[in-house]
Amino acid sequence: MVSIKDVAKEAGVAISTVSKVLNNYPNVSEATRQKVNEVVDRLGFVPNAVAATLSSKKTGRVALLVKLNLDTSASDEINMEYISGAIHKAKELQMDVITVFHSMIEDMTVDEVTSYFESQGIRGIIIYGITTKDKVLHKLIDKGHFKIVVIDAPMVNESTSCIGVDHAKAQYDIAKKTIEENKCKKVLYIAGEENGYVSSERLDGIKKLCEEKKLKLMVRNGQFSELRARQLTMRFSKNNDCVVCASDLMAIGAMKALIDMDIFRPVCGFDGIILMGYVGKQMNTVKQDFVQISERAIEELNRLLNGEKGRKVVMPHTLVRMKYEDIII
Amino acid sequence: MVSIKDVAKEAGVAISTVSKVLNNYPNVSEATRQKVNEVVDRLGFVPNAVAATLSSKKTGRVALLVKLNLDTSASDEINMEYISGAIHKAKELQMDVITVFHSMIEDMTVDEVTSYFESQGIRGIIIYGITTKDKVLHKLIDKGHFKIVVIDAPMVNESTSCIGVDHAKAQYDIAKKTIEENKCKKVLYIAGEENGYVSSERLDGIKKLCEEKKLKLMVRNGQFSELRARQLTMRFSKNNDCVVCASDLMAIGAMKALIDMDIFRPVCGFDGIILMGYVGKQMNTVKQDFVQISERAIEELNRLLNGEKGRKVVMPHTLVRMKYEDIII
DNA sequence: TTGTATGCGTTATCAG
DNA sequence: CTGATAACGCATACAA
Repeated sequence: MVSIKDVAKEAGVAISTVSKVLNNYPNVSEATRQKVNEVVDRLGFVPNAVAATLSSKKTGRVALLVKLNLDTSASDEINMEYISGAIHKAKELQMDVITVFHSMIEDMTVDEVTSYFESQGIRGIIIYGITTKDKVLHKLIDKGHFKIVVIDAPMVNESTSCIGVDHAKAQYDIAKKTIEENKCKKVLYIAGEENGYVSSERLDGIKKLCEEKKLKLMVRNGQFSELRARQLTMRFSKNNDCVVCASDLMAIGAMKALIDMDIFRPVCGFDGIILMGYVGKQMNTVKQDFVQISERAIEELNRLLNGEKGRKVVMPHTLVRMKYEDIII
Repeated sequence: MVSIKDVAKEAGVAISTVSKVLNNYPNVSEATRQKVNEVVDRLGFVPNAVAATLSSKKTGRVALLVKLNLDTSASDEINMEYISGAIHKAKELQMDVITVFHSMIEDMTVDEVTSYFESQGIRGIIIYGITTKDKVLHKLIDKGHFKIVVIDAPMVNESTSCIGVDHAKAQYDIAKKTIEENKCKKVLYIAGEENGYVSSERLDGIKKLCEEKKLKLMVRNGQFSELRARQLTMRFSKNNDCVVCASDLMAIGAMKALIDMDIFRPVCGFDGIILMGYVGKQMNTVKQDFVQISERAIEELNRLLNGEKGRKVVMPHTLVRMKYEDIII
């Protein structure tokens, strides 16, 4: 294995000089810079990231904290896009990434989580899917020990940024489109779980719309569960003329229920997952670009790691209509 | 951050003694062992994995090499189970894991891939989804520089193990079940891609069955594509009385086509993914426990890392029938 | 059985 | 602008 020492010897300079070239330090003459780079290329030298993180306090690893739900493939699709986006962007920025699941730290204290991450050389974390009930994570954020980017939750401080689409506006937009297309008057809204940040934001969106357009609004809690949405639809859809759901999975449950009941109601979802194409009926939904969101999260984390302050980043969303023909390839 | 030095000082012993206790070395008196462990617990010390991999050549990281397909959520479900199984088992065994996608190394040479992995402190790799066309990976395996576990491909040598279900037998079993249930005589078999190892094994399975039972067999190549399976079904299902597919995704494509054509043919798939429940018709399929396979792969890699030799590991499969009621929760 | 000393491959701090 | 040299936290051969 070729090390920085080999490069230094071959180029006839000191190890520290090679290091400076590699890390783009200013005080290096153009001549030596070129010489070193030439040797690096010729020898195919790749700096050892492990040694770098041990030595430096700047170079550090980043953890993706993902919430897994093995019961439905809907979350797999989203998580896979998150992970893929993050890992690819991290490679581009030469950041070292590991994936961690909530379940791995769920019964740890803040201190335990902290030392676990420290032991892994981690300096930054991206948290996907935090709820108000995740006390330990909130403490972790407050502590400010790690640089953190939170997806879809409004947490910002010195060392914490948050990122996500405007859920209230997105919910407003997609519901408005669906309702106007079908001239609806009475809306059944199937909300997410009470502890989710996005749930309440999306709820605000539909409430605003119904107030503005003087629509009758019935809100029921679907817990992001397909089955629950199915049951709620069975029970309440007859007295309403459309079903707005806070997630695609619930929209699928609702639509399947309507098909079984043999009645028609327009249904709209939220997320834009491929699964939506398998239901047999077209539905409107909000498309979030999870890959792009995750890439952006890595960039934001990189900013924090470089000493900049936390802030809020809003990502764009689009409205789409999904059918089988679109997703089959 | 509490280091091994702090523990040593607090326990009144040398750093090396602490290290020996941590790594379960034999030559430590029970008294000091207890004393050290007490301090470790009290201080909440967790050894720094980064320093350990840098220092030792035994402790090393493991890479999960995953093939991504962002066009379909079917592979997301499988990959997510692979990743989840591996990461959880790795944490249990105190192994350090990173996830790498094929796309990140696809235009590298063997040497480049090698030094990339080396630079990441990687000593073992699990390869998910290799095909005969992945020349670089084959060279990597032949080189024997890394300990490797290959999923679903028959590669074994000194430092390489392979693991997976018995694809030929599984294909035989599920097809037999489906064919006997429906008293079929003429089978349309939609195979996977020509470069896949599992494709040819599964093909062997169906061939064996058809020979044994004197069935007429028509084989077409579906490239593991839902659309391709749909087209093939449209074209060839009329002259056959059942459709056996080498993957669930193709089974879904086939079944959707049959529904659109308004004719009935029993269809069976392979993998046991949740998506199968969304088609509206029940189908037989082979269920692979991807989580368990991946856990086993990590254990196997651990064996190799401890100096044992490569071997072949066969995992069990089950036959299931999937419908919407089973997968909705 | 325990402690000392050296090295792993970098980065960073100083002299020069 | 360049080069020694000391960390970083741990493992391990060797000495005691």
